[in-house]
Amino acid sequence: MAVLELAILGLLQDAPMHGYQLRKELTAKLGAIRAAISYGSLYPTLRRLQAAGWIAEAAETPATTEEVPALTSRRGRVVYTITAEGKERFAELIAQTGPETYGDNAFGVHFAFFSRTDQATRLRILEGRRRTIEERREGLRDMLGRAAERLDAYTLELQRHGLEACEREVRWLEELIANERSGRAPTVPQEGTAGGRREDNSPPPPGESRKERP
Amino acid sequence: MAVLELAILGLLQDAPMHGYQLRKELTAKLGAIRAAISYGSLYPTLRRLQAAGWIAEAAETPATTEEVPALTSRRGRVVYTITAEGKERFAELIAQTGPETYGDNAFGVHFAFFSRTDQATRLRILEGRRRTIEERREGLRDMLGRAAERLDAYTLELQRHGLEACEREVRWLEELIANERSGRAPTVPQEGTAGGRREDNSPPPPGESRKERP
DNA sequence: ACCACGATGTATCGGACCGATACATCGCAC
DNA sequence: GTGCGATGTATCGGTCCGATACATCGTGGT
Repeated sequence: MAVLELAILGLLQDAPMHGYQLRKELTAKLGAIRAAISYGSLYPTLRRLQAAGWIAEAAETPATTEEVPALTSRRGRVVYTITAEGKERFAELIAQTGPETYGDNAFGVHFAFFSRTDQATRLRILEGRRRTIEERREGLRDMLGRAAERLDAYTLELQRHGLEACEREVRWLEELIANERSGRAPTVPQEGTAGGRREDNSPPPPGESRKERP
Repeated sequence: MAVLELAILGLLQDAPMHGYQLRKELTAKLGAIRAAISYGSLYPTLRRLQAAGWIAEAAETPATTEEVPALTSRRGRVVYTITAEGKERFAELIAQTGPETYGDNAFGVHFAFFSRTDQATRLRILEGRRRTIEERREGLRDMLGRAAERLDAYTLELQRHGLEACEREVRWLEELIANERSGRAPTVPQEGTAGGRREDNSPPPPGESRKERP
């Protein structure tokens, strides 16, 4: 739950940001699970987080000594910073391992921030997710077996494709779990298509503080 | 948009149903794209469709001549039937081919009801969907190329997995488009895993009226 | 000199859908 | 006889999306 909340808190730990930039980072981080984050989600969430005290507003344009008569009030960019309570909140959310972290979206965000957790948590989430997908897979298998004659060819094809996606994801999760148990990084040695270059197998440095001043 | 609306209208064209059963059929039909339809979505939607005049309520327990004094009112199952306007509405929705039909959910439902459309519409939707996924794929490729050093290993792995899923779906769509153009059914001759048995390659009978009285 | 256009930037509104929850009935197994 | 799982209807709060609106800035074309 609360995909955005977790993601925003996570990103603001690296650097303060304003909404527009946050959206771009969000889209970069979650591009695999969510096409693009809508402002209709982002801004209300920001306000919610601010009201809860997890983040704080820090208006830009560093205190103009010049008195501008506020023609249309010259809307400055609003930069958000994470608070100490926000960091606690993030730690609390990222450490969750219940069924609420196994859904498609929730799993995606948690996975994207796996470098901020410990190995035990990662393992629990990966195994829970696998369980969830295995159940979905069984459901589809049953459907394709028992109720096949009641469904038309297109529906059947859709199920078949969904089933294949499940099988693939289970295999993926299995590899990740094996890697995790052996203490290695998430990288699979060779995969065929999709992104060849990468040989640094070092476990992800837990902190890495990069920033990007515009 | 309005995944449930389309799906409900489509299912009620086959047979009248009450909520509970509708949910099961919905889950069977859309199992590949949605785990299970929530009642918190279903019942409000039913009421909305009823208010719009697309469906009509037809209370069960055929007119008890016996006068029961309404102990807790004996809630009977509420059976819904599609109206003539509802059929028109369904025809209108299923014939849409705009960008609003290319999103994950919308595409799923439209595909599940492909046997209710003509080939031209099917082709347009499949090609639009392909376009959409290709764009998503390019976005992920860029991410893995340009911004790779800014992201940690887990995020990268997530993108890689997402990219692979995109590539796979594009290939799937390509096969479907080719099949569609040659006038065949959606079935791909052989696939390896996931549901072997099927050799009837007949194009889907456009009407097939099955029903299932409880 | 002008202006169209795209990127940057903040914001709201209505609607779709979900998860949790509540409650009532029925049949069957223990 | 009693608990338990399937059947069945329903609401509430909350998350998130898509469309829309509006303002600024720099760039390149005419």
